[in-house]
Parts: sequence; structure tokens; C-alpha cells
Amino acid sequence: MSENTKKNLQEAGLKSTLPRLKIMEILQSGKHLSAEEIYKYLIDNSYDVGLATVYRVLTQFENAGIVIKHSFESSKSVYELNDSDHHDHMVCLESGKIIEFHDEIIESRQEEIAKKHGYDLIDHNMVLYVKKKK
Amino acid sequence: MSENTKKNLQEAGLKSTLPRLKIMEILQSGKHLSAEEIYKYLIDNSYDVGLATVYRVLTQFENAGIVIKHSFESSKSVYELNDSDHHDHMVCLESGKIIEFHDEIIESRQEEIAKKHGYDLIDHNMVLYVKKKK
DNA sequence: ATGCTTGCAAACGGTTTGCACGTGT
DNA sequence: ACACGTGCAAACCGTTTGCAAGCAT
Repeated sequence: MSENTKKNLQEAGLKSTLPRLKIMEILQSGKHLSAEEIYKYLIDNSYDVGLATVYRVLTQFENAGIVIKHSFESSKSVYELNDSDHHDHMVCLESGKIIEFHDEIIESRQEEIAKKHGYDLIDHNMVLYVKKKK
Repeated sequence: MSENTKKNLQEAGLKSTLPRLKIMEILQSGKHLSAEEIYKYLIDNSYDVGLATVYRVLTQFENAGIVIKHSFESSKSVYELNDSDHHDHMVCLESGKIIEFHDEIIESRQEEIAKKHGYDLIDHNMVLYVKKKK
């Protein structure tokens, strides 16, 4: 797996350095993590990185299409690996839990709406804010 | 109209002060404006406010349900009057133009999705990023 | 050997806050 | 008169950047 990661990085024109490999590895968890969370995790596991490096690496990964950046809450951004099959998110306002989902009906409807207004749909951002049903 | 505005403010427990009335008036334009844009507009029209006041007023308005805050681009937020009939937004990546729309199919689909996962839909955020059809 | 990467600390940009003064009711 | 609102400047917080040193190829 690490060999694979190395290749992925090189294909993206990025030298396979330790910070990059470590960050990639953390992202494999499938969680939605902030730069700071990743940074803290590395420090706690006694790998010394600079927070700036974490930001730089994440930005490079984003540009390379390796990760996707979200801003569910206004201030800090979170990152997740781009598994390349698109999904949207639901955030529980009570627990903060993030649920991923995909809905073809909504997707195609979005296309139609853009078209109807004379535009091509390039991308979209959709987050549902929810609470556990009682 | 200004009398009405005054009443609205008071109902929200906010004294009807000049900064608040002026900001309310600017928002009537129906545009999506940032705090800084509102601030500049006031200064340019020779009404001296502090930027901090603009932020404070907008936050109070948001809490009172008078305005809605969006973050279409990551950094600055924009505000619009809450006309209380809900709509979503489409942003043109080339011109920056913002188009409002409402789609019942998507709305009800969102409800269903939340339910299907055992949640109640409280709110949502949806932005389509588009480009003019060529 | 070269140029990309890194860590650090300083800068950044949007937003918030403490404080003393001003204003609406 | 009183509490609430305001302006200013300083603080804030997440993120970015300049620089000199370090590392992958």
C-alpha cells in the first residue's frame, strides 16, 4: 500500500517525502479531518511536522485531486481522501457526526436546473444539517 | 417603509439606531453583500460607521432571523435579507453572478434522505457552481 | 548537484472583543 | 437615568508566506 501511495504522489509530480506519506496514511482512515487535527495526530505520535507543512501538503493534494476540502462549519476546513465516487454530506447538529450519501435524483435535478438557466453545472456543494429523529 | 423597519427592529429587541436602519436599507437591494461592501457603501455615502459595528449588526440580524449569512467563497461571508421564502444559489465561476432558485423535488428528496438515515432535516446548504453554456 | 520541501516565525485577512464614550427610550 | 449601542484599536484564529536549512532524485 505504501508503494502505491508513493507512486500516486510521483504521478502527481510530488516527491514522496515522509510528511506527505504520513499525511496520506492518516487520510486513509476515511475521516474528515482538519489540518490541525492531522498536525496534532502527527505530533502525538512523535512525528515532528510543522503545521505549515500540513497545510501545504493538503493544498497540494487538493490541487492534485487527491483530497477534497470542505467547510462544514464556517471557520475551519476539513479534508477527506477523494475516493473519486462522489458523495454529499449530512452533519448531525448534536453529535457532529458526518454521514455520507449519494442521490442520483438530486444530482440529475441539479444538472437540469443549471441547464434551465443557461449554465453548465461544474460542481456543487450540498450539506444537510440534521438531528437524530426522536 | 422605514417605519416598518423600525418596528421590525424593535420586535427583535433591537433599538432602532441609525447604523441599523442604514444597514437594513442597504440590504433591501436584494443583493448578496459582504460586511466590507456594506461598510464601504456607508462610508462612500458619507455615513461614518465602524466596520465592527457592521459586523455586530449583521450578527444580530442573523440571530434575529432578519438576514441569512452565506459563505460562497471560502474566505468572506455575504449576507442577504431573509425574505422567508427559501431559495438556494447558483454561482457563476466566471462572472461571480449569483442566481437564486428553488426546487421542490430536491427539497423533498433531502427530507427523505435524512429520514432514511434516521434523522430530521433541520437545515441545508446547497450551492451550484456553474459556467455560462457555450 | 539541483531544485523541490521543510520548519520556523512573521504576516495575513476576515472577524471579534475590551473599553470608554455616545445615544435611544 | 439607564441600559444598550458605538467607534477605535488591539486581539483573534485559521491559513499563507519568506527565508534559510534539509532532503529526494
